[in-house]
This record gives sequence, C-alpha cells and structure tokens, in this order.
Amino acid sequence: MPRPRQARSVETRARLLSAAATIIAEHGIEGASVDAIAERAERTSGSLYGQFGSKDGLIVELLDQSKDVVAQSMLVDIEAATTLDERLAAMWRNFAEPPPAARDWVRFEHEVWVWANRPGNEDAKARLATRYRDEFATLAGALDDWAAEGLIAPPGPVDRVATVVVSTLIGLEMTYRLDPSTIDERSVVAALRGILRARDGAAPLAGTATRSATGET
Amino acid sequence: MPRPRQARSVETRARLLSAAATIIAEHGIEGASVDAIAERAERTSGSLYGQFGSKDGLIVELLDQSKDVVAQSMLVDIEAATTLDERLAAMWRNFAEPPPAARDWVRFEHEVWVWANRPGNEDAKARLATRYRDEFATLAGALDDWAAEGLIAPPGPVDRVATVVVSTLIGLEMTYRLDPSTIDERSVVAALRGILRARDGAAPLAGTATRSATGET
DNA sequence: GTCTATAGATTGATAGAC
DNA sequence: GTCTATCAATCTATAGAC
Repeated sequence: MPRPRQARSVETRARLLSAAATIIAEHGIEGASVDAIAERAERTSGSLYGQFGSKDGLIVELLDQSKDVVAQSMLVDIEAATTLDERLAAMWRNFAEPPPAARDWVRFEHEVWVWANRPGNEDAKARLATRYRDEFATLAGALDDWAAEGLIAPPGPVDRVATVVVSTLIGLEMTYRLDPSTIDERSVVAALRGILRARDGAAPLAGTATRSATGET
Repeated sequence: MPRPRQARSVETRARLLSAAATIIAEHGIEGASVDAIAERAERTSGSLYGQFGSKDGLIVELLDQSKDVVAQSMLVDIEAATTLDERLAAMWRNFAEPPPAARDWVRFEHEVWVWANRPGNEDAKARLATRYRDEFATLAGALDDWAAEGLIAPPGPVDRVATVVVSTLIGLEMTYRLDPSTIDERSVVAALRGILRARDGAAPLAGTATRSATGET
C-alpha cells in the first residue's frame, strides 16, 4: 500500500478521488478516462498511477470511501425526525433527492453496482456486498428501537427486514430517477409502513386509530 | 418461403440483437465492442451498421425488444399460481432466478438503466421510462383483480402501488444479485403482503393491530 | 510523488466491392 | 445487405527525468 507522507500527496489523492467520483457519476466507469480524471483533479495520469497503481485500484478505493458519505447523511436526518412517518419520509428523501454533496455518490453507487456485478470484478463485488451488509445492520439497529417503542412490528428478523427496506428504497429510487412523476412520497411511506407493519398512527388510508398501546403484545 | 434475401436480413438482425444482449449482459454496453457482437452473431461489423446505423441504434432497438421478454415470462407464472402468496413468490422468482432464456435480459436491463440515465442518452431514457410505465400498468390490472377478490386492500391508487411493487422487486433483485444469502423468499413475500395490505393470514388489515407471527422483541 | 512523452492495443465508424 | 479493409480517435499503462 502506498504511503503518502507529504501533504501534497494527500491532497492529490483526495483530488483524484473526488474528480473520479464526479466524472464516473456522469459518464460511467468505462466512460471516465484516466486522463479526464487527472485533468479535473489538476494533476496528470502519471500521478494517478503513482497513487493507485491502476484505474481499477482507484475504483475500489472509491467504493470503500462512498460508504460513509451516503449512509451518514441518512442517519443524521433520521435522528432529527420525531414521528415514524417523518423518519420514513426522511429516508426516502435521502435516496430521491440527496443533498448536493452526496448526489454524485448516489449516482456513483449505481455505476459501481453494475460494474462490480460483471465477471472479472468479483473482488470488488465481495467488497461491495460487505459494505451493503454493514449499512443494513445499521438500519436494523434503528428498527430494533422502533419495535421496542411499539411503532412497528417487523414480520421477521430485523436484519432481514432492514435489508428489504433498504433494497426497496434503492428500487424506488431507480424508478424515480427514470421518471420522478411516477413515485410520490406518500406512496413510499405507505409501502414502508406496510413492510414494517407499522401500528396505527397517521396511515394515509388506514382506518381507525385509537392510539399506540405501549405494553401490548 | 418467400423473399430469401429479406429472410437473410431478418435473421441477421435477430442474430445481432441476440448476440448483443448476451455480450452486453456480461461486459456492459461500453465493454461490448461492435466487432465482438458481430463475431458472435457470425456476421461482420459492416452488417451491423447496415442494420442499425450505429451502436446506439442497436441498443435502442434492444431496449424496446427486451420489454416483451421479461414481462411476458412473469405474467405466465402469475396466471399459473392460485393463492396470493404463490403469485407473489412467482413474481419474486422471476426476478431472482429468471428462466435461462430471460436471464441475459435481466442483466441487460441493469446495464441499459445506468446507460440511459447518463447525460446524452435522454431519448433512450424517455423510451425506457415509457416501457416501465407499461409494465407497471400491466401489474396494476392484476392488482385490480386481486382487490376485487378481496385478497388485498391497496393503500392507494393501484397504478401507484403497482409501481412501488415492481420497484421493490427490482431493488430486492439487486441486493440478491450482490449476495443471494441476504434475501430469502419468505421475507420478500412478507414485504409484498405488507405493501399490498394483504388480507387474512397474519394480517387482519382494517383492524388496528396486526398479529405478530414472530416472537416478541 | 509528479511530470512529459509515448507505446501498444482497441474502439466506433466509413468506403467501396459484390 | 453484407463483406473486406482501414482510418482516426481514444484508451490504459509504462519509462524515465526531476
């Protein structure tokens, strides 16, 4: 592993990674040439090879880094929300309309998913799978809390349900990306409530709601 | 057999399309060279340009064709199933483990989605969006029937719910593709039941509390 | 660690014969 | 409509100076 000791080296690395994320988000992995990445980072291709060894080396590094960017943004918004519906809506909005800083990374995720799933990239695929599992586990922790509060009654192990929830959000985001008019927040929240078996509260079309009985099981 | 010349042309077109779908499924759109496609079709690149004008022309044609292949396979399985759970499971299996004939097309769908979402391919994106909408509408018709039978109580317009259901299946399939061990059929069916507000079984719907089939937390 | 310069291979696309 | 032959552009990666 290369050990950048100088400040300039560290900055070069960061610049290259950032430039790569942006260009890949726009043109895809094969469409992002090494020269184009280096130019945007105000460096040269030689510098890129010095830092990452190869183009694939840079992609893998990028793949590991994107984890924090995307997940962290979502967790902050979830914590800020108070009601269940607000939390679910916050999750959705983080997928559908992520903050500008995370926008490129969301698009990058799609590019890297198809890339990692192609033959020859099994290493990256395994790495990406691990990363996903970590994020599922994070949400599972939150679901556990919500279940303890009596807000939801997950129809299975929280790990499994969390995996389903995140996968659902990914699929919805894809459809939304293709044509935003086909997905509305209300429908998404209703779907998530259904998956989580949310109890009463402000369900869009659900019937009556007495109120949340805490100690009931 | 009339018009042997035309027949050859028709076969060439079909061969090129089939070869392209296979190679793109494996190597992606940019990774599938015109020469490689032509070679697999036992033709030459000149033939490809004679038929489709350009590589992008072929992709668009492929995009339109894939519609029937994927959706048709699923509808057949749904009709064959009798109970709601069987239908939902059949839908999932068509995404997770499609029949060999459709396997390449599912992978192609992912490749074409990221490609169409990149700047410069807005035409293809609009075309793909239309195609998706058609498929959503098809499922919406089925959901209408199920609702009439009292099997489900969709929490919104069937068009919206159908869109959410298909999107959910797409997202689940992506996670499954990355690591099959993270998704099990039981969880998927439970999620779909939740989204559709399925009646009977473990969920009395209109009532307040859904009966928790699992142990408590 | 980063630069310049360039090698070596591959790409999408075209021209013209048949 | 399909083939052969080929071009110009572009790509990843390397070599060597500093």
